[in-house]
Amino acid sequence: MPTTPTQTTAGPAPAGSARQRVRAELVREITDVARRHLAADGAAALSLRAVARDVGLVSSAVYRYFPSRDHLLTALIVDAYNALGEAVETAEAAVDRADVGERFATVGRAARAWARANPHQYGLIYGSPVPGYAAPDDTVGPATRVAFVLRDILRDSWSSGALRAPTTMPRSAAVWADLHRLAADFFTDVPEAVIARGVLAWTQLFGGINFELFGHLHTVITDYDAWYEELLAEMVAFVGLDA
Amino acid sequence: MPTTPTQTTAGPAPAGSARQRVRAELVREITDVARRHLAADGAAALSLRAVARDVGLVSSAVYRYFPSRDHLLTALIVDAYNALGEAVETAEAAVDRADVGERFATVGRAARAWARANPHQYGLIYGSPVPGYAAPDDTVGPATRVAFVLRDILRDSWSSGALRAPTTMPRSAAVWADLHRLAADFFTDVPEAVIARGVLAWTQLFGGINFELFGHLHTVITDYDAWYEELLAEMVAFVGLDA
DNA sequence: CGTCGTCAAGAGCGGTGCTCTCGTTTCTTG
DNA sequence: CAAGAAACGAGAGCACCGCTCTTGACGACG
Repeated sequence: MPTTPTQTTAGPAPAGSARQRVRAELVREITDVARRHLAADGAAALSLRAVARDVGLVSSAVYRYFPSRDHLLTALIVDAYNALGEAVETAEAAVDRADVGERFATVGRAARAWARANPHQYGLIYGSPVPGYAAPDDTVGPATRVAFVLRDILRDSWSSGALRAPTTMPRSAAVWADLHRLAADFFTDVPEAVIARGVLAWTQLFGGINFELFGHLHTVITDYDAWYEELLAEMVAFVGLDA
Repeated sequence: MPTTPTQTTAGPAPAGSARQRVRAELVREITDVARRHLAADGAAALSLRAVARDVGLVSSAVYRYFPSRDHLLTALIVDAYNALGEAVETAEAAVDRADVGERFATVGRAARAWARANPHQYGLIYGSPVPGYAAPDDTVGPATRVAFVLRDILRDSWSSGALRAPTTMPRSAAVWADLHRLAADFFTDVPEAVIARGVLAWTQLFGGINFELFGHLHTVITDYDAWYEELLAEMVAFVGLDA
C-alpha cells in the first residue's frame, strides 16, 4: 500500500514548514478537547462530532488529522499512559534513593492518586479494551513506564543488598523460563524468584486500584486510603523490601 | 412515583396468567440474543435495534420489556455475575472439603477459565463500568457469589485449624475497624489479619486475570497457564492455606 | 357485548461515524 | 515566477443508533 496521505501523530519533517506547524497545533488542540470530553463523560460517550464542534471544525475536517474515531481514542490512550507514567516517575524521583520500600510504596500511591483524579482515563487504559482492542505499537512504549520504575527499584535494591530474597521458588519450568528471559533482558543479576514476586506485586498494585475504582470493594472497605496503605505495606514486605 | 408499568426482569405474579408467561419467555429470548451479541461483538457494539431484528421484533417493541438499552445491559451484567458465580461454585464444590488450599486454587482456576471463555462478559463486570455506571441493587447479590465462596473456604479452614495465622497485623485503626466489621458480619471468629490477606488474595486473583486478559502481561509472560498457577500457589501460601 | 390494558408496528427526532465532492489555500517544483 | 500538486475546510449524504409517540389489532375481564 502507498504511504498514508494523512499522518496521524506528527508530520514527516520535525518542525518544518508553517503548514506543518499549524497542523501539529491543530492535532494538539483536537486531542486536548477530546481529552476534556473523555475526562468529563467517559470513553463511550466520546463523540468525534462533538469534539469537532468544540474545536470549531466540521466533523469531516477532523478526518484530515485522525483517520477514525478509534485512532483518536488511541491517541488518548497513549496520552493517558504518559500522564500516569510521568506522575509516577516524578513522585518516585523525589524519594530518597536508599529507601527502596518507600520508593515502591510511592509508586503505588502516585498511581492510585492519578487514577482517582482521572478515573475515565484510567479506565481507558486499565479497564476493558474499548472496541476490538488490538493495541497498536504506539502504546507499548508509554505503557511500560510504570513497570520500568518498579523494575529499577527492584534492581537497585538487589544490587545494594537491601532486598531479602524470597524463600519460594518458581514452581514450574515454564514460569522459570519466562522469568529467566526477563532477568536477561530487563533485569541484571536479580534472581527469578524476586522477579516473580515483583510481577505479582505489580498486578496487585493495579488490581487494588481497579477493585476500588470499579466498585468491587463497595461493601467491603470504607476507608480506601487506609486500605491501600495496608496493601502497599503488605506488598513491600512481599517482595522483600521492608527494612 | 407509581409502580412502573413495564417490569424489567420478571412479572409481579410468579408464573401467573398466560400473558405473563409469554412475556417472561420474550424477556428471556431478548436477553439470550443480547448475550450472544455481547459475546460476539462486545458491550460497546451491543445495539438494541440489532437485537430486536434478531428476535423478530421492531426496535420500539423491545421497549415494552426493557425501558432502555442500559437496563438491557444491566440484565446482562447480572447474567454474567451469575454465570461466573455458578461456574466457580460448581468447580469448588467438587473439591475435597478438607483440602482447603486446593479449594482456594480451584476458585481462581474456575474464574480464570470462565473469563477466558467469555472475555466480553468478563470485561463487562470486571472492566471499566460502561456508561455512567451506578450499578443497580440487582447486581450486588450475584456479584458477591465468588467472594462468598472464598469466605467460606477461609472460615472452614480457620475453624478446622488448617490455616496458619499470618504474622502481620493491620497497620491502622481504620483498616482494623473495616476488618472487624467484616469479621462480625460475614466471618465468625476469623482473625482480622486473616481477613486482610484474604481480601488481598481475592483482588490478586482477579487482578491477575485482568492483566492477562487486557494485555498488560503481553511482553512479560508467555505461558499464562503456568503463570496463573504460580500466582495461585503464592496466594494460597499468602493467606496461610499451604499444607 | 363492550371496555380497557397490552402489544407490535410504523413514523419520526436528533444524534453518530464515515465518505465523497467541491472550491480554496498553501507548498513545491520546474 | 508561475504552474501543478498537495492539503485543507465545508457541505451533503449514507446507514445506523437510542428513544418517543401514535395507531390499530388483539385478548382478558366485568
